[in-house]
Amino acid sequence: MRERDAAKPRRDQIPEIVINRLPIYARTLAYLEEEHVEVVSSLELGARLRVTPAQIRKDLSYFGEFGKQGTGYNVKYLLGEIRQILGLDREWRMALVGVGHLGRAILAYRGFIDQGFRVVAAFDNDTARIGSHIQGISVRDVAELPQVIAREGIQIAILAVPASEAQAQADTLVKCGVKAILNYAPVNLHVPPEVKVRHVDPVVALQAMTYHLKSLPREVGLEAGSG
Amino acid sequence: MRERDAAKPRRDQIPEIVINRLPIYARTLAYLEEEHVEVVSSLELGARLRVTPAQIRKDLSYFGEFGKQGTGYNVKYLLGEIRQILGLDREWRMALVGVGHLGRAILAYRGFIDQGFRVVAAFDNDTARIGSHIQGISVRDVAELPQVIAREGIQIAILAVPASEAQAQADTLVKCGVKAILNYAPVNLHVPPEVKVRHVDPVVALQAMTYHLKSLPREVGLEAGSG
DNA sequence: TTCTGTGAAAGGGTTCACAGCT
DNA sequence: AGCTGTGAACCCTTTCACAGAA
Repeated sequence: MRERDAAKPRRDQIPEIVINRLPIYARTLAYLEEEHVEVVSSLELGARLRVTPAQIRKDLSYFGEFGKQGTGYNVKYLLGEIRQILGLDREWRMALVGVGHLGRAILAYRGFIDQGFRVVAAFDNDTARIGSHIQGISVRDVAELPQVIAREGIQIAILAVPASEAQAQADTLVKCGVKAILNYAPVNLHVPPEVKVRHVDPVVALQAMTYHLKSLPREVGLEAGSG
Repeated sequence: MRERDAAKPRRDQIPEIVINRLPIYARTLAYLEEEHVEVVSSLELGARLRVTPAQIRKDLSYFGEFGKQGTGYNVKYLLGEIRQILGLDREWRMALVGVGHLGRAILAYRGFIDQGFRVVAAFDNDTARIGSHIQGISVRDVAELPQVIAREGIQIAILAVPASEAQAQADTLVKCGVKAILNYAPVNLHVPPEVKVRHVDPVVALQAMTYHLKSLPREVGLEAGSG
């Protein structure tokens, strides 16, 4: 566990908030690449993302020096570097727990596999669902979680079970060695510190927005179609 | 709409980050209510949410004094207050734009209506979909957005269109007077400052987690089933 | 005694501003 | 001239710690 060389204490401990922005940078760089843009400055990238150029430069400086003074960043190169930093230069195999409406929608979702996240096993505790096949994946009993996760070397799980079952299933996943959980259940999971959890909760997002709407005058008409 | 009494400049301008935590508090209080817990201290609530008691007290203090010293917070009362602050004491009517796989899953999702968010109109620009009925809602041409949004007094829209179309549809929504957009498309939307946008992006969440996984030793076995 | 509400202190994150490279 | 990389300043958020109410 070596730390802080004499010269540069870079990569010492990178703020989580910086990590969370990298995927956004990567996504935008990928679009720029599609648009055949070869070089982008922090100013241009910032304008596209609505963040300050300084923030982009500072964020990237945690990981290295990827730009050219007077020029900017080579899109293809920077994208490759960020993808490597995030560990996106490989395919990740995931387990899905919970195959209700939501779980089935997740299995059908193209966005995951397009970005290198493949659901390779699905689990449920409802005997009516166990044994069925969805999107080419067979639904197994959650009792088989330990064996399958170990055999497949799965490190990421998607939780799509009812709120009341989420913590228990998360406990099982942690015990099986899963190190990252994408949680669709509307509850705060308790996991050991080395296990990462992210929530997907559209309702919470809506509820934070209505705070701002409630004080607004109720929009009724479109007073002037100035467009 | 009275503001700032002589004594306390409270409610001056509340940090967005505080607003974003309120829905989590509300959700947890709702669970406590279901469990017939009548009073909760900031310490207990904090333990449940994995946040410090001080943060909870400070957050709530932006809006008023809801607790009793020596006792804590009355669950039912505090929940009611937070719901009122967030504007959750009413039903919100929403428009859905984009009725592909994702849009259909959203229409089928129970979580929205359970929390008072009702999709009352759905739109698409694909003639093959227009006119069809999904979950009892008829799919209309996006060209009808202005009329329907004005007639129904809709302030919130859900965007579930391909990334390439998201900005254009967002522009239309803004022009129609929509003040909040829940964006499922993997792009950064540009909207005027009075319009609120939240992103739902499970892939970005996964990509931030893989950063931490990539440095981990690849979990292979379950060396000791200590459970 | 217990626990809230809150100024003050501490801690982090963002932005500034500029040296230095192209 | 143009733009990066980065200390320093600034600002925002969290935590501390305690007066005061129940």
